[in-house]
Amino acid sequence: MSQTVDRALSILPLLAEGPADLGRVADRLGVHKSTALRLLRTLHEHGLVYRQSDQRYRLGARLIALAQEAMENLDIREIAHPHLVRLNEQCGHTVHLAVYEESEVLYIDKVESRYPVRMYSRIGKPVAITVAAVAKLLLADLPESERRLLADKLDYPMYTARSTPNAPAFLRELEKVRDQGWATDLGGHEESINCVGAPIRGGDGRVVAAMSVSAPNVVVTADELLTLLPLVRRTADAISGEYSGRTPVKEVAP
Amino acid sequence: MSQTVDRALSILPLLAEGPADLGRVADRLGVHKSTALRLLRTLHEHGLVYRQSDQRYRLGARLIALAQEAMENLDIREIAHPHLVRLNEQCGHTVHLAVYEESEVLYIDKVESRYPVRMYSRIGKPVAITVAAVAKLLLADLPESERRLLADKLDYPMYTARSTPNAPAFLRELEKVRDQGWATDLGGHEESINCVGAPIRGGDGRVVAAMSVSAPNVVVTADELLTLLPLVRRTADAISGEYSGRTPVKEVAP
DNA sequence: ATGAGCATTGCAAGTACTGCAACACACCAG
DNA sequence: CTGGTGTGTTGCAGTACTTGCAATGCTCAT
Repeated sequence: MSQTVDRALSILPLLAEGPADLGRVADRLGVHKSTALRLLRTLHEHGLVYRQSDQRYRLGARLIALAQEAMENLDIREIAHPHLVRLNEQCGHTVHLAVYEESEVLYIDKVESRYPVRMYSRIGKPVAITVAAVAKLLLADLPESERRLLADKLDYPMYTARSTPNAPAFLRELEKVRDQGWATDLGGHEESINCVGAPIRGGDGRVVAAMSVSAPNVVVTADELLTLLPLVRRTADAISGEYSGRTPVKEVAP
Repeated sequence: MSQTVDRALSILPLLAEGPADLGRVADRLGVHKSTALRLLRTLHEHGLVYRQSDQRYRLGARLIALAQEAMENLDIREIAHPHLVRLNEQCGHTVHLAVYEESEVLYIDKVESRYPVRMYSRIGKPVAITVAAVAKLLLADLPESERRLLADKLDYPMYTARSTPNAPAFLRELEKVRDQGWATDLGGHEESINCVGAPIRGGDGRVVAAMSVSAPNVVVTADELLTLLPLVRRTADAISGEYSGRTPVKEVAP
């Protein structure tokens, strides 16, 4: 809607691919170098881009700080976290929390017992939307029209032989998930990884988030993982209850 | 430099404080509501802000994804990480990695043994710049003039009785840190927490990052923590070596 | 029902953005 | 040391774009 801002913001995903110099940015934007320079300067003043020693631009630290605050404003994360930890303690597997926003599904929390360290590497990453259990749960709750529209728009990469192949199959799967109230991903993203997930609902019954437990084949078979389903659903329901109980609006002191 | 973009970007930190409606955004920006609306729309199209069900705006998920990619482009993090993990395994305490950028110090990695879960809650957060050991290390290496300028500009909140009280004291401390090649924070941020840190240097000797080990008083006394100093310095030096060894520039395939 | 409060849209005025071209600077080669 | 190519940077005039106003919708609470 606003040309100048639009151009400026287009720089960010461009720089996310890696550092770039002025000429490259101008080319990719399709504008004159001087224009790109002034946009970059403005972004720089706000700390969203950083100029490294070789004069090339890359994404800046303020962006990371902003994203941090953005996550902290998602109160579902705060409420869910202790439950995720408890679930992890009980079953020992990786636990995910994800939300849907603007045609994307994003992990916003993760508890992992075996590799306690690499966790940040996934938080914030978009989910494999056509196969992940949490994605199915979130999309299954969308209004009919929006769901069809999105399903048509998506790509269906065949990560494995068991990946969802196309839109009709995906829509069928979503129907199933919606009816049964839980979802799985059995080797649809990585051959040896299975997941089982359940939805978290707000006071009005709408799905506001989804959680899942993941484990590799070598640790537990898919069948064994499925025995955790009641536990997962209980956890999800507990989070739902707490979320709808407390009023989610935060008052700001005057 | 560009008024429109400047205004648009000013919305982001504003929304970081919490969701806001159109009127509030317009007021804070000092522009007409219709102007604010169009700026918000543009931000929305890029996924940087999200419109929640009550029509208020908050920071969007794309921001989190962008920050994720930004972090992955910081190659010092990648190189340092295994070293941080090893150090954590040896001493059992929390290990931090931080960088300096544009008058801010930011944690970009953290390994914590006791609470393996809460780690992301700090990564990306600006550091208490006047007291943290990593901050001292990073600022101590700034050019004289920049250091003085920054020291004057900073606030000196008294988190505890042992916090750095003012600019002169801070500058003296930085001198000391620079000379000795390591730094501590003994209860300067939280009464019962001590830290000891060491700098990570690039090939040209400049400090590119800093790391520290933190532990509460109740687990080890400050003196005991200081016995870890050689280990911390060895780890930092190992990272420095690996960082300067490999050429830090990444060539893009043509 | 009725009004208050909010978001939204069309439009005219004018400001601020754009692209050009000239300049400055660094780096490399001869 | 010097000329040349590749950068990034700045001043300027034209105009495309943004802006604020005022009027219109819309939703919710009374």
